Amino acid sequence: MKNEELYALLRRRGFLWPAAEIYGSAAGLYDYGPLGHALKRRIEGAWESWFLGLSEDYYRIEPAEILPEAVVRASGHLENFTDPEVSCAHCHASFRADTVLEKVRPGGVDGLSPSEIGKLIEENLVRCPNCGERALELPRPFNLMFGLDWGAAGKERAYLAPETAQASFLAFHRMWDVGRHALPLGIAVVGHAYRNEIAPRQVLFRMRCFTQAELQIFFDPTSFPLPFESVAEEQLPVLRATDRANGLSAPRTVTARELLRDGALPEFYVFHLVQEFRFFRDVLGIPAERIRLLEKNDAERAFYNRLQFDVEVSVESLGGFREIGALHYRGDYDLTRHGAASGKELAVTPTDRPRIVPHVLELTFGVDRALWALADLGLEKDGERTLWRLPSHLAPVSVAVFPLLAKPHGEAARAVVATLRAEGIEAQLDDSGTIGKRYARMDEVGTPVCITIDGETVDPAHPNHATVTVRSRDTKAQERVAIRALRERLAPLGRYPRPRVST
RNA sequence: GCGGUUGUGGUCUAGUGGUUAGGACGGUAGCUUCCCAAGCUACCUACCCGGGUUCGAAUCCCGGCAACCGCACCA
Repeated sequence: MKNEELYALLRRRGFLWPAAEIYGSAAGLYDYGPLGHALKRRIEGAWESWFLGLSEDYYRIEPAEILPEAVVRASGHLENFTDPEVSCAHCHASFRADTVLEKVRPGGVDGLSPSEIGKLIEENLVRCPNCGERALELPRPFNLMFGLDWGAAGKERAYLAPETAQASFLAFHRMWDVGRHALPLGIAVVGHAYRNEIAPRQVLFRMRCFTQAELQIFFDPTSFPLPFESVAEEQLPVLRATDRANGLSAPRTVTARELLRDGALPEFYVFHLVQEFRFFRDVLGIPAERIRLLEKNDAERAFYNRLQFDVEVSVESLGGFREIGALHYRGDYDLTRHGAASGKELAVTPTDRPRIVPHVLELTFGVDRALWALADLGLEKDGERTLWRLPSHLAPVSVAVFPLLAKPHGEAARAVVATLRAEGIEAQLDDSGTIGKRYARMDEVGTPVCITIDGETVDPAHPNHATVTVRSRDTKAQERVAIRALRERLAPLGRYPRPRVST
């Protein structure tokens, strides 16, 4: 399905829409409607269930989403997010000022104000690298963080968090204090990240406010006990940096065990690569052949990462593999940086172990992007009808209940809905339009099961009394089931898969 | 941020200076003993925003906003 067609469908069914629409919308901001919110919560729940299921010592916290300036200075975001940019008035190309000035000023432009840089460009008669004209405009600061006036005087600054990870690093010392002084310790955050994108694009893929789910695992690199054998034979679709250097673009399928062979990837890293892969395949239900584990090379990797694989999913509406998640080995960069900048001792002494600044393994996941990918991969058009093959544990509506005829069967249908909801099963009534239309509507939003109440259900004399028709989304198969058996039958639909981990 | 294209009910669209702004799908209510978008009736909902030109603008011009494509960017 095309990008726009997919977006139109999601808008029409109330999954999401542009924010501030009555004022002409705001690019890069979206509101989730009832179904979208429900689906997003299911995805977040599935993520939490899976990754917190990896260990009893992984915990979710809910940090503030505003960071004082000192935090982003220490993390490197202040510096790295404010590249001065220059544009050419003649050809309209734009460049980073330090690139343009490289020849005349090899030291770079760190610490110079935009007007000082502009002066340098003028004094040195710098020409546009693209068209060669001397038409470079005044540089302007280019900052991807949203700055905030902080406090009444407004002299101090704070920033909307550009990633959720920082909050976990800030929380580490507290988590250590309240925990049982053992590594590994995991801190999970599902929250918003804010970036002032210059050109938000492709709906949920480049947003100014988006949801990240991240697990930061703090561990001792000399001792990270894991049941590696339990994942050793998993087949992973990987594209190594060395393969790409040799011109390969398709992933190779290799076992986790084979990935260890050249010694570049430690066991703990590959173990979690498997868990990421299984989450995408088994929990999100994305076909293995649409998943690619792409290793970033030295140039592409963020400066703080020692190892980085992106989990990419091939998304038809966006023309190929796109990053949905990633596995970052950040070493001790973050705790060392924050320890030095804050003056707070962030090294710890686990019981019976030497003192250490823990290393960090970061598992990051873009919830909005995943939602889009699920819609893209799951929605199938069959003539006029649309079917969303969504794993049942992610479906915003688990069960729809239809009275075949609104009046004579409505009361019984409402009773079934009430019973299911009391059991915690996400059930919804639909008594409008014809039965076929109702099936079609539910297929479109991925409801895995529909229940129909008919004359036989409500006829005490009929052998089928107190039974209903249960119809499955994917097979269209119908089956007569006793109302009292529905609970046992339907409760598993909403259950999140969990990893099998034995330590 | 730059260039190109575009902007009509919820969706897809007809309309190129004067239209009751039309259709299809959809939604709502009703009829039809109705298990896969059936049929019939009625109803609902639109010219992205702001200026300008003109007797008159959905239509032409300018600006803004938004979307799509390409470039740049994506720590």
